[in-house]
Amino acid sequence: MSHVGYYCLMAVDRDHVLRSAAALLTHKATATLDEVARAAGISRATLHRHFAGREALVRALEALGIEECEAALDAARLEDGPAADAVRRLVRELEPAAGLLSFLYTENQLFEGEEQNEGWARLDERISALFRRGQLSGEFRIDLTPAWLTEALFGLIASGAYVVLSGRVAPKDFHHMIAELMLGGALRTESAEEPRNEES
Amino acid sequence: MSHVGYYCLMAVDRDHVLRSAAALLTHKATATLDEVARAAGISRATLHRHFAGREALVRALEALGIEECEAALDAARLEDGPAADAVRRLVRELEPAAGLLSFLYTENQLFEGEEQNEGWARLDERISALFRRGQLSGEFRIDLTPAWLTEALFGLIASGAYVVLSGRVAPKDFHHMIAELMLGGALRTESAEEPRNEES
DNA sequence: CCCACGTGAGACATCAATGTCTCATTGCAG
DNA sequence: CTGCAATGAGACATTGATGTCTCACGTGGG
Repeated sequence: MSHVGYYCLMAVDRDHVLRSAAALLTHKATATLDEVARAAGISRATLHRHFAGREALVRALEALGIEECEAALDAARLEDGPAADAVRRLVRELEPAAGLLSFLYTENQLFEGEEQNEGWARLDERISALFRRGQLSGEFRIDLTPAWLTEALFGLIASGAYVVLSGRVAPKDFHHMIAELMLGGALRTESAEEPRNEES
Repeated sequence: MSHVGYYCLMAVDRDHVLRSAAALLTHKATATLDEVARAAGISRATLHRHFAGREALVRALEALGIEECEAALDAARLEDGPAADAVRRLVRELEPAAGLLSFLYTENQLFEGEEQNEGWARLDERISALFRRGQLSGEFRIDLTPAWLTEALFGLIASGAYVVLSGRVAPKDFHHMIAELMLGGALRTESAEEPRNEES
């Protein structure tokens, strides 16, 4: 029996469809299921065999986004070294998921319902813990709450993805823009704090 | 003839409807036209007499948002004094429009079409000019482009409106959160730069 | 009083997206 | 070769939002 091949094929196809959908919906959130299917190179019927409907597709994208974020958090080793460096690693690791996050960010369907994926709360908590650690160690200012810093980080990542997508900023500047604005702000400082970077 | 009364009544009603719609759509972007009408205290028929359809309504909201932003920019006197203070004034003036901006920000219908309101470009240009002025005067760092700083400011305002709406941050902290993160970043600095504020 | 006007309520048609079905085709394994 | 499984194409019904219409009501001015 070919069950092994069957499952494997479905899995890889499902993932491919999901990523195509993410790429399309990122810059056209109202795309038709037919357009989503075409973008993935399959028919609407097959798309419907993978995902019961638009709702299910969006939920799957949400799960994928959460999964990628958690992988990024793991890879960034948020507990190691200076908190500021951890933030830089985090932004770097989060970059591949930025487009998907930008889409999910605008899909407020996900948050207005009664039950929302608890994965977001887990992510929020882990990132908030990083900012809290930085505050306790004296690296970060204490007048901005970890909750706000976390939300602002997501907001800046979404903005960064959008501005890169629109072509106004080069993709290679993504990390630097976000991490350095997040950490150092727009003001120029005398302390040799952030001037070192790989810009341009 | 009662034309004066007629026009006046229509104008005030239209504005009231627009603001009710903005408030509702801000936290439920997919609200039905019927819900929008109820929120404004009128019937769907009357709503349709004011705005030809959802498209027209969103366009009107866009125009309102741009109008309020331009008024905020005027009131903030971006050309006066230190650029950092101008940014603080700008955030303060922009706060009343934050919810509406947050809605428009996620309504990517407005930007994917071929023709988009040139008001956004004007606003972008004026705010970019402020950041450019700050860079030329030595106040702002030059490794972050004015275009990115402008986009980031809008992103932070949208994030701030969202986080206030969700109740995780008090409305009174809105200015401080956004302006100080935008200017100073998360890092704690020795230079007596931003510690003075009206926090808590 | 009487009329004009704005309004609310609702009926009705329309339209786009979607859910569901069938059927022919393709490709692959036995 | 033969049959199974997945697919693509398309027909069809459904659903929800929307556009459009009519009609009765009430209110304010002449």
